[in-house]
Amino acid sequence: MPELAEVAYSCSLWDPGLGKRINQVITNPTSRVFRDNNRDSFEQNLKGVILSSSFTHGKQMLFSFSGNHWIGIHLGMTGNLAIESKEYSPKKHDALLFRQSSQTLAFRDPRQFGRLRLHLGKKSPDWWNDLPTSMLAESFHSKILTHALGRHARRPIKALLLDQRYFPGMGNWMADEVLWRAKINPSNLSGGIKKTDKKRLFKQIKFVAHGAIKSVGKHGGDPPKSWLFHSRWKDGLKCPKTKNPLIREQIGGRTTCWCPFVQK
DNA sequence: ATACCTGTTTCCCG
DNA sequence: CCGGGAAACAGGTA
Repeated sequence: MPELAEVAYSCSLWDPGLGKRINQVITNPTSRVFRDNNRDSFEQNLKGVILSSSFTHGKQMLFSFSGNHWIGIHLGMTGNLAIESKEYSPKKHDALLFRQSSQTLAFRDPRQFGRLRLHLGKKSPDWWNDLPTSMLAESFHSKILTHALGRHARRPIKALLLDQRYFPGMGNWMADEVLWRAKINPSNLSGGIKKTDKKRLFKQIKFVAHGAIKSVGKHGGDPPKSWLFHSRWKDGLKCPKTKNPLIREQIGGRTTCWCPFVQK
């Protein structure tokens, strides 16, 4: 589930917990999401603090707490956040629960590709401060795309779009949506993208990022009906523009859906 | 039973 | 040393 906009939506689900105290911290001893930190340190440091604010940047989430405490959450492939009742009892894939007086904040992740990080300090952690320019920022400039294309000239453009160092938050369905709109074959090598294609590509990166935030990010639903998004999940579906069958194949190590009549 | 999967890191190769 | 690609991580679902 979680790309740019789903991460923003998932993060907002904990909003009811903002400004409220964490009375108890429950961690799952078997969950791999704690691999970067001592699991006990979460319980020791966060018990009794107040959740003060939350942020997202690409696929990264950051939560700040009273007393200079911070946690980072990456949802991996199957992670999500939720609000449960105050009596909620932990289920198998619940990695982290925060008990508050009126509710329980939950982070679960069945496949455990997600990642939790604890940080202590006045300032937010370096890994957060050093994240690349957001695709939603005013300062997200076409130079970033130009630089990436030149530096990875032998990579299929589909694989390049998934590189979080340049396009933080871009995920598999967003990359397919961008390339379909920009009319570019996902297998084309990055170094061979011509000027006019590059212009369309940059425009559509911004369009899809902003469009996803406006629809999915706000309400947790789907993007607009006209998007490729609705036709890319299984074999046998048709291109929303040409009504021709779509191709689904592995490109850059990921399942890629594209229309040979639209994308050259 | 078998294949597949909205992500990232590590390892291996040229 | 670098870039690119495959494998590995793990469990639910079709």
